[in-house]
Amino acid sequence: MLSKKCKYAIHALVHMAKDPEEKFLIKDISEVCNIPKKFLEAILLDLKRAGVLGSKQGKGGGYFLRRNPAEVNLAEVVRLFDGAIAAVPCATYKYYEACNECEDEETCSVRHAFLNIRNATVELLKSDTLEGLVKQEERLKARKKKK
Amino acid sequence: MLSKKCKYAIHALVHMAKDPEEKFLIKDISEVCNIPKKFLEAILLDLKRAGVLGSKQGKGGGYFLRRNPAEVNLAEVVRLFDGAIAAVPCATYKYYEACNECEDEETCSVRHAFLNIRNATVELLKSDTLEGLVKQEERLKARKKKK
DNA sequence: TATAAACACTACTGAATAAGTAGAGTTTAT
DNA sequence: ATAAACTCTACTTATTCAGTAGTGTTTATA
Repeated sequence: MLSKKCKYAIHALVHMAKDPEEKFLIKDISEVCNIPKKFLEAILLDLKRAGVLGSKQGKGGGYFLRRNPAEVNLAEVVRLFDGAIAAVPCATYKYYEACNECEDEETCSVRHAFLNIRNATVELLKSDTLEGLVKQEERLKARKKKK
Repeated sequence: MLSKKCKYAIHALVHMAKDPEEKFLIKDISEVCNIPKKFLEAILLDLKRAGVLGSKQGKGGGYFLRRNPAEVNLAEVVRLFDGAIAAVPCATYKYYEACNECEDEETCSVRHAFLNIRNATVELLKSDTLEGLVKQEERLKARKKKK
């Protein structure tokens, strides 16, 4: 399961990507997305430190997207908040950790199976950009209206 | 990430599936798979309660597979120990829980994205049966030897 | 029928993490 | 000067994970 922090981050980002030039107040995002304000504060700060968001302090300030919504994908956001995407540490790259349950990692079919799942998941997450998610929401809304 | 409990369970099952008619002692599985004995005890008991394993008490007893290794897959084992496979509660069936970050779940592109990932993961996990994993390990070993 | 070998069960523990909250500090426009 | 914003540190509280301890029950067999 994703942490709530990560899920909140994704929703906040998708919200901001609807208006990529706009500056957003923590308070407003918090209300629109139903995310506890104080918690969101920490989340946006993390995203800023990661270079995804920029901010301006003081009156008239706020948060804004620093990068193109077409170039921010969910794999990146998930890794930022929750670390490894793989289900087992022996099937990760950056967070690799050996396990002791198999005698030879190289021929371990369990690891092999979870590597496949990891790769498929990473591909899907990478294909979900903020831009893509905004457009997808528009498509889903249009389709629903039609019915 | 999978819990260690779940990963241990999978390794124990794959080990047992190499000899589907055999009876295994907790102690032996524990040693071969490097799983803490007391912890493994609880795991095998869970698998027994779930109908995957059977057991015989007393001297000469042990655990054995109750079901055909071709019909036990990883989706089932993961669900048994770790619950939902999806990354977000609004993209699960059995463990469904609404979230408050989107105004309409039906048109939420974040949920949509994680539903796709869940479905892909479930398909892959279902295709990994104990029998398949044992055979895969044989293939990987043969391939390594050849090199 | 005693006994050793196995599984079965209950209860506890210690460490880590998640999900926030509190409160003070800093920057900036007006 | 002041109010509006973001920034930062430190706490809290509950839950879960990973495992351990200790006892109980069943069964083959000498």
